[in-house]
Amino acid sequence: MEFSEAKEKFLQTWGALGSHWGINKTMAQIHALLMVSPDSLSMEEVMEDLNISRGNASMNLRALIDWGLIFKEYKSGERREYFLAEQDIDQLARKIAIERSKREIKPTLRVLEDVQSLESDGSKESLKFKAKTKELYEFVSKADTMLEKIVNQKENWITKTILKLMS
Amino acid sequence: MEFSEAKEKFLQTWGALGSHWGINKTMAQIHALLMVSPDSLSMEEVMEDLNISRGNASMNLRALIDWGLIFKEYKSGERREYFLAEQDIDQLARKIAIERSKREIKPTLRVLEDVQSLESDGSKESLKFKAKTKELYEFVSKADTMLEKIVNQKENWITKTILKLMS
DNA sequence: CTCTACTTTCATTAATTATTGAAACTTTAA
DNA sequence: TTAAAGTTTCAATAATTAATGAAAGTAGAG
Repeated sequence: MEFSEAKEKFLQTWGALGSHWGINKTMAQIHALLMVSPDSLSMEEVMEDLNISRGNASMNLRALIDWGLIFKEYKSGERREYFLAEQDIDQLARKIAIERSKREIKPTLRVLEDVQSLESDGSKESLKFKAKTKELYEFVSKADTMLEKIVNQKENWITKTILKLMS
Repeated sequence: MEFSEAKEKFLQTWGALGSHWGINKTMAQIHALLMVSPDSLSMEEVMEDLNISRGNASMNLRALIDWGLIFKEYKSGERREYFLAEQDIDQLARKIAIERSKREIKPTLRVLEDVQSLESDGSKESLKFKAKTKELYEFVSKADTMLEKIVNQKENWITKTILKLMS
């Protein structure tokens, strides 16, 4: 396999994976591109490599910075901004987990707490509803706690978690 | 808050959450509806409750059955099929985890393994590419193992995992 | 200042994904 | 058999989401 072919395949695959993990396709592809680049890249270079428009590049680079997945680099004597990816994959996964908890899990918990507090009218339907949403609240809440515990372990958290689970 | 209002809010929220977890909105809503229903529902009832078409209901009910998240029930003397949700939430999360590993993680691993095996031409670019994709392969592979270990614990796996992580 | 090299915004357009609904299919009862 | 009750399929359409590109905005150099 040619290098360019392998790279293309990797960018596609990582893009597809990203879109299942709360990051949109282009965002994931830009991130993938920066991860495998030995040097930081300018917006221009990102646009060319991925064949995307200036606006698209600008917006997704910004989103990646918001997520903390890439950084800006200023080269002295140069006006233009360069971008570079977080290199530590543990850190990458941690940031995604934290961001998703914030964006999805926490808001869901708020709603579950809210609806589950409903005063039942005594009907079979409302009793079941209360019981189930309470159960869901407790589950999601625990899952979120577990996630926090996992990502808060410093260094090699995946390995550490596996070891602890073996015991 | 009225029961119907609470229910509506719950269906919306669970639908939105589902769409972030590999299950589409309608699929998640049907599932949510069945979870809080004290009795099993026919396709007709699902269609009415969620205001969706017959085709949509049929396809998403099938998808839910494929994922193992709901079951068919046949009532004696009745032609019509009734549907009912998996009630154990641990089991629900486990099934989603397994399905997503199969659909997303495993295929990604195959590609990563593949591209990372590229014969480097010695360039800075290809060396970095090989190194990073190898690193990603190892990470994703470990994460998948961790997921398996977590969901393979019987009963209360979330609670068990939290306890183990505290030690 | 103001020119230039760059970046951001956002209305328009394109691509993707989900939904509909009518026709085809299946199953059971008479 | 065949009629009736129900289910599935899938081409057409709608809704949603992402991408473009031109115009507006910014900031450093002279």
